[in-house]
Amino acid sequence: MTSDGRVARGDRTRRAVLDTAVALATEVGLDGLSLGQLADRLEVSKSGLFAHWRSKEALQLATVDRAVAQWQERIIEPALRAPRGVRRLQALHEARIDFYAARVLPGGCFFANTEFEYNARPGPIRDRLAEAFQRWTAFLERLVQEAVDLGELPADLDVAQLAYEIDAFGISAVMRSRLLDPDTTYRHARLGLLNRLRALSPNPTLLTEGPS
Amino acid sequence: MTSDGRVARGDRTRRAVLDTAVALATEVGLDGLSLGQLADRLEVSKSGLFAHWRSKEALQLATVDRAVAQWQERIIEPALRAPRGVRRLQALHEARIDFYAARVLPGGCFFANTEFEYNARPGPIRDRLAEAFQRWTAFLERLVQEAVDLGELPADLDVAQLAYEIDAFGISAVMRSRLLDPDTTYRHARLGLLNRLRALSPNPTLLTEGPS
DNA sequence: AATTAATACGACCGGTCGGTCTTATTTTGG
DNA sequence: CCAAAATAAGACCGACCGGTCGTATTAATT
Repeated sequence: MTSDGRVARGDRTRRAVLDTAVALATEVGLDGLSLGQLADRLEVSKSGLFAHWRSKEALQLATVDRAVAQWQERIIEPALRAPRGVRRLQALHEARIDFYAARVLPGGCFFANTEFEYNARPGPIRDRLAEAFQRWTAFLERLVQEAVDLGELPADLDVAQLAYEIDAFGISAVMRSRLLDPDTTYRHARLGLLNRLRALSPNPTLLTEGPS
Repeated sequence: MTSDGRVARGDRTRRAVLDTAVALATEVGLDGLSLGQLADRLEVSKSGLFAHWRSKEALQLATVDRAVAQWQERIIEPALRAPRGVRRLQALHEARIDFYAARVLPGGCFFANTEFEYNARPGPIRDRLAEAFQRWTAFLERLVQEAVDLGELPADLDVAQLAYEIDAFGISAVMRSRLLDPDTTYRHARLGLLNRLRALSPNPTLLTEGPS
């Protein structure tokens, strides 16, 4: 790294390593991730990885952080370009399903896979995952609250409840898409939110049928 | 095994092994399941396991089957004691959440964990999981259809859509319960279905608030 | 009671894992 | 142009993995 503000060459390679690690961990698990295989795929030596991260766990934690950044870039930021309210909520849900449907990560969803992998393993990795999930939940609830504040959803709405249901539809989408017909699965995930918002919204014309 | 119909002693030990395997695999993953650790926990030798199953994969497949049987005994059969219709649907959902809340398996849900673990790994294990999940989905849809046939749900209801949402609430429950407050999570999972059924049912008095 | 059949055991095999260390190569600064 | 410092490489370590095999113990049969 350079001492001034420029992005050092090492930071680029560092991010390339972590992108590969995210993709690989999504397929074989964050625990099943082998440093030897990761090094092979990157065409570097295994000891080179230890020069950047002092242990496998350190690299795993950095991998979680990189996955958070990818989620931000690929799903949250596009959704924030939609106008506030139910349309932004719908845009977020659609962006997430599109992300799954596009098979950006061949292994499905890094967070879904990893959270189920570590839900019975206390430790730094699960703590980091829990932290990320809490932020995601808070973000979802904030978007629902905005729609309420705009009068697009009822004032007495149970905000956390709707946020729970939205996330549930997303989680189920990525799981079922591997076991049942993907198109049917994604349609259920989309319709789940659409029907719910239409039932709640005093102005259903805001909501579009197709992907945003 | 005996040649006649009696249950041999070996079948009992076989089931005991598989029960332990289900519990262990739910914690560390069906792939991460170590035959050495399993043998240690059972206080038998590792080679003894290979006398009953010719390979690790054979034992993993038997473990999936045993988990299916546990799900049948613990969740489906109790729910079938409730009267047909929306009350049976609700009973099934409650039994599932109770099963999670009781921490019967310390690792959470065998199927949720394992399906996310194998969703990017084609092979016999994923095939077996997919088969089990298809039967589960068909069963859920059958129960919804029964409620429609009884007139307790609208005749034009999208049966598969409601089944999708019910399962989504269950999946999310077991995942979030490890990362956020469990009681809040279970309440969201219960209310998700309850609100949905109340909005759909022409006879909401059938539905009870508390656990069945 | 003696022989046979079945069973359970633990040492052992090749391979892969995370991690270390010594060596060779490249880059940098004067 | 050379010395010094940083970097990458690959051999190597102990631990654990799935799986095998010869042996000792138990159970069943006559």
